[in-house]
This record gives sequence, structure tokens and C-alpha cells, in this order.
Amino acid sequence: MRNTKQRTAVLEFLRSKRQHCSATQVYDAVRVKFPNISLGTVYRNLSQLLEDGKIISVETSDKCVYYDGFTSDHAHFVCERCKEIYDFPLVSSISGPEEAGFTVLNQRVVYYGVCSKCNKNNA
Amino acid sequence: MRNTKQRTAVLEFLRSKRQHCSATQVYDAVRVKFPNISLGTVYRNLSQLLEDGKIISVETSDKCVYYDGFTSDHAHFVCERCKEIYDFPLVSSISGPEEAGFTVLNQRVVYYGVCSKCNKNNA
DNA sequence: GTCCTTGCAAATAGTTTGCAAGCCG
DNA sequence: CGGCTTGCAAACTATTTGCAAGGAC
Repeated sequence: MRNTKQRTAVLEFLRSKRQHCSATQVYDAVRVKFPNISLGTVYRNLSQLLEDGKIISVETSDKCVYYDGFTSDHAHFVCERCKEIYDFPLVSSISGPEEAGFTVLNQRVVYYGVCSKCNKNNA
Repeated sequence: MRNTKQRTAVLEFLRSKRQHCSATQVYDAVRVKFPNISLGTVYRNLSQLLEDGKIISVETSDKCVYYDGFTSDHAHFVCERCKEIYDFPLVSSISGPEEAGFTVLNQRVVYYGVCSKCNKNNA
């Protein structure tokens, strides 16, 4: 994998941002510095960084994928009201499948619900 | 929610099948009995059944959504080689977010890796 | 009879891809 | 210089939606 300035910019942006971002958000952000970058390039770089384990992805109830520059194991909480994505530590590493002869390469734990902020605003 | 024969057929099919199915697979199956049913109707019913909690959905690394007629809490294992989806019991119910004032309505635990069958075939 | 639901077809939107030119190593 | 990568635009595909007719209750 070559280090092009576009690829570096995508990765740096995802690492600098605490929020999880959709491909379009990454595109918009990187475009500030590289006005000529194309959405296709962003998508290609995101897949490659994903495959390389440099970033991870979360699916929300929307149809689009969000990317996360923090690759350490953690769970995600998706608020169904404000759509915010929160990080949580993975409290228990789960080993069911490993015992059955399955190789776990990755695990994704996602909670869906209402976040504390929205809970307060509604009370 | 009314009980139309189309909606019943979608739900019954998902409950009868052990496999998780994409919208198109549901469509093909239901079409055997109702040749005139349209894909749009299948999608509409799937969303409604989802919202009603009668079925659940799993996202795989493909871009399409798979539906599951078994709604009891369980984890999914997606084999990245043969794409098969396996069910596993949820060994630990996790309560991180609840303690922080978040309301968890749903949780999704998905493992990605290689299943025992593919592990054997490759050894 | 009401109005939710259907079938059809067209529209949407996120993502992918072919191609020629560009740039990294 | 070789070949991975880019920009552009067109293609793809899963899913959604508008509308008039049909069916559940």
C-alpha cells in the first residue's frame, strides 16, 4: 500500500476526529485540504484502510456505514433519537465461537437505544 | 398492523427457515406461493415486522441486510469465507451503557471470522 | 366504508468501477 | 520506469416511494 497524500489525509482525519464519520463526511473534510479529491478515491481508501485494519466500521440503523479511526476493541452505542454514536469499553470478551472451532477475527458489539442526553431532554 | 396474507407469508417463511435471508431471498421464496407479490411489498413488510420486533436484522460485510425470524437474544457469527451466518448464545448480558443513563433497546453482537467448516477444509 | 396495504414502476442514494492520466518508490 | 493510485463520470444495486386499485376489519 502506497502512502499517497490522499490516503494519509483520510486516515489522519479519522484519527483526529472523535466522532464516527460517514464516507461523505470524510470526503467533505478532506476536500478542504484537497479540493480535487473525488468521492471514489475516498471510498477506495476507506476500503483499503479497513482491510488493512487501520480503521474499523460501524453500521447504524441508517443504511450508511460509519468509519472509526480508533481500532482498539470497544463497543458502540447508537442513539436512535439523535443518531449519535458513543464508544463504550468491551466489558467481557466473549469466547463462545472460539470453543466451537471458529476463528474470530473481529467482533462488533453495538447497542441501540436512547442516550442519556435524549433521555434527559424528554423527561 | 393488519394481517395480510403477504405479511403472514413473509413472517412464516422467516420463522420456518433456519438460515438468515436477504430481502431478495424472502421475495423469491414468498413468490412461489404469491407470484404477484412485489419486492416493494416485501421490503415494506420487513421494515414493519422489524419495527414491531417480530424479526431482527443482521448486517454482514456485504452491503445487504439479512433477516432473522428468531428474535430471542443471540449473537451472530459471520464467516468471511463461506458467508454463512451462525447463531450463538449471548454468554454475557452487558450493562455498561445502562449504568451511564442510557436506555438499551436492542443489542447486536456479531463476530466476524472463519467458521469451523472452512477451518477444516483449509487445513 | 375507512384507510392500511398492495403492485407496479420510477426514483434515490450509497457505493463501485472502467479508463486514461498522474505520481510513489 | 512500473504499476498502484487518482479524478471523473457512468454504472450498479439495494432500498424507498408515489400512486391508484384492492382488501382487512
